[in-house]
Amino acid sequence: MDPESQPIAVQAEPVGKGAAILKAAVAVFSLRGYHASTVADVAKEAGVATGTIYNYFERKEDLLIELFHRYSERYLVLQTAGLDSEKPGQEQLSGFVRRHFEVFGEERGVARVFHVHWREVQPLIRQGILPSLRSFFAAMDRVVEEGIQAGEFDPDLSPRLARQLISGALDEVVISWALSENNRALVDSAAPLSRMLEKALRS
Amino acid sequence: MDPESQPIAVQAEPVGKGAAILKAAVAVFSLRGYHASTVADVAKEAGVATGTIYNYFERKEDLLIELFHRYSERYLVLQTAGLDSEKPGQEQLSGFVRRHFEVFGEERGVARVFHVHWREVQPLIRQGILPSLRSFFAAMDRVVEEGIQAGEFDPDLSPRLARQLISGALDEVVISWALSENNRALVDSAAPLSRMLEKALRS
Amino acid sequence: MDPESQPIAVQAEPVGKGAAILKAAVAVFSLRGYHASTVADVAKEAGVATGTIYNYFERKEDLLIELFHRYSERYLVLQTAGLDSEKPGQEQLSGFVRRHFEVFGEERGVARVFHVHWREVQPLIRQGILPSLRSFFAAMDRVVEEGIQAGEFDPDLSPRLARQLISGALDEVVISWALSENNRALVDSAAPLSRMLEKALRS
Amino acid sequence: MDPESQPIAVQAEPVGKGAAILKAAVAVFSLRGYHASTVADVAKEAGVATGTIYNYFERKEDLLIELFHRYSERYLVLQTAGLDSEKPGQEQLSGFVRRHFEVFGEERGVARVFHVHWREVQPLIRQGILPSLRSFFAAMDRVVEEGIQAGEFDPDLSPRLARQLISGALDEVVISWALSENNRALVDSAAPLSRMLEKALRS
DNA sequence: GATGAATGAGCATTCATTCAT
DNA sequence: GATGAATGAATGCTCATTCAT
Repeated sequence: MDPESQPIAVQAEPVGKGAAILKAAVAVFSLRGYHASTVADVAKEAGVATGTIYNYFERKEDLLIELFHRYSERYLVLQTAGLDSEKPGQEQLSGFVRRHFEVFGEERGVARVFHVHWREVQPLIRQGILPSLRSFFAAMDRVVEEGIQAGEFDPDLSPRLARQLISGALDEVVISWALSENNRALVDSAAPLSRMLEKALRS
Repeated sequence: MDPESQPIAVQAEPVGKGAAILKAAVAVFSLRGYHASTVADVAKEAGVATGTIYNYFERKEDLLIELFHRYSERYLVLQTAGLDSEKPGQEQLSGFVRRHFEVFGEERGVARVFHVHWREVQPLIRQGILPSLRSFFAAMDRVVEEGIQAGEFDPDLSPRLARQLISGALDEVVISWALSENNRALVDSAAPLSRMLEKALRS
Repeated sequence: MDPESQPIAVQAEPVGKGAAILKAAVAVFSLRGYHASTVADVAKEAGVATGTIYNYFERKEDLLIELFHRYSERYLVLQTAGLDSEKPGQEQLSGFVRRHFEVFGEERGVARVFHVHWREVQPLIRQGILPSLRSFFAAMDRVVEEGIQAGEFDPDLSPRLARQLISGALDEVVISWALSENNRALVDSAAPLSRMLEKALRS
Repeated sequence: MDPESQPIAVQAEPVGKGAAILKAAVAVFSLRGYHASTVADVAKEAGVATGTIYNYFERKEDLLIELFHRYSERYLVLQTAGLDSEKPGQEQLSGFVRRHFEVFGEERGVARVFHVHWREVQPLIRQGILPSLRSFFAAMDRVVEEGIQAGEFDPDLSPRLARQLISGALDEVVISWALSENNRALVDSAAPLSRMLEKALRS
């Protein structure tokens, strides 16, 4: 997925049965939602027996949690690398938005699962997902803060509110795309959205 | 609830057992989430027998759906009245944001239930909730469109994207507040958020 | 069951669905043993739905525990009343043995369930059953101690060991009878066993 | 195993993986009980893979059955040799009791497993265990019968009941010790218990 | 309308057993 | 023989929904 880190690697797909099960979980959860999906559904989709799931995940909840873990990690690596190579302010912001849409635009299923479930309130799930959420937010905080420090963004902004603006907007655009059937590329929204966000934040 | 929009209305509280049950549903769902709540929980909270719920609602799902219906209707009436009395563009926008935060800031429970569940994907629920969602969006679309027509907002904006920016930002601010324990008043975020949104949209 | 306390009562059988379920549990557990019995088996035997069991008992384990509770209570009342009216020593001892065999001889099923399961080591069950076991032992301790005090039993006896002798012997005789198919009356063993026990204990 | 064939034998421990697995089974079953123990638990304790168990035992039940087999065989050899060298009646009885307590007092784990599980009613287990039980009883029957024939025990005794008295008493004393945590030596109960039993049986 | 006991389908999870390596 | 991942039947328990009172 990350062309730079696996320039030679043949397998773009992470292997291992655990990964295959998570992939199946994405397929199933994205269709029916976590709560309406059964472990048996996931097993069937993964082509394994029900019990096999429990060789890799302790609880049904862990399917969702682990899924957040893995994808958010990949996401973070990508965003961090991008931001590191960009100038604070407008350049980082538009890069961030573009990458966000690229990542989630790649797989509608993943986008659906993430955006539908990250407000999950069941304690076990919420606790498991929180670290992932925080890492998303941290990346956006960085964009805001470095942009302010660089003098590109309004120093009077509430950083929290600015981050909520960005995260809310991205969230809404992605879920709207993810739940629709249209074939528009998600990334096409990157430029116009960036433009609005920049205007909102600039000094 | 809003003394200005119901200057004559005597009953601030909608009465009737149906309304009482919905109120209980808010309390229960906001605490545990819809999926982890049982009909018996709601009944207990409402002080009625389980079976009584089914005299007022056909299915558990209808509790959530009806809840969206009623609250979104009140919301719509309020917003529409407000927008009708305001000048398109910046004035409508900031009025809209303020009212949004006022409404949801009133009851954390309602805010939680709405913002946690409006991405519900179970078909029955989704179908039932969609009209409410659409009416929310319609109100925001109006703000954007009238603002553009009035020449206050950038005519090159994608109205869809502009609406998603607004709705996403409001959404994020509200849920962040609703899920936290802090005692900050939600409406305090209205002015600074409005300012950012105005900058984002203006020509 | 106790003719004196219900001189008029027509129903010797305690009613209520809870009691009926316990009765079914005795039938099922005595046949297959607790571990090989399913809650569905008990429900079927009781003529109710599986879920109904859980309206009366929180867990499968509680079926066994409650069963011990109720029967041991009845047992205790009976033995205590008997001992109160008997002279310490030989008279109490033979009365005790006779009543023990009468009670368990009444229902082979109950005898089987008790004697097969009171060594259960699963913590939840063990904890639940212990009070019943202790009350059985306490009754036997009384026989030994009052017999010693009355000068009928050897004062050099270890009371603990004497009690273990009695309880072990009763236990073995009952379970041997309960697990066999023979139609001998259990109470027929009372007199000869009492004689041996008296000889063992007397000064 | 056979004291006569290894009077000097160094290895008190039977070797071989099968024996090691049984030893592990004792450790596991004595802690959690047979039903709450898994084959995987036993494998782990034995330091082998789960599948390996099945190279030595066909079914989980066979672990318990085989365990009874082996230990009761050793027990029988020991008791038989002892009884052969003792005078019928009081001498055999007290020897028997002493050896019984010595054997089970050696390993609390074995004592626990035996005394907790020999009332197991699941057909497969019961059938497998019965021969062991019968051999225990046969040894006690011998003590009673030879004691009667020798004129030491009351000829009017019911041999069955006398055996049940002995077996029940031993059983109770052992399990009480096995389930407790106290550090008393089991064999200390041998003499006082023998005395009571002798009084119970003598003419 | 109100009640709450009864229902039974549904599901997460366990675990004895198998078998390819 | 040894391994331990894979299997899938089995089961305790939950809970939306019904209905007799």
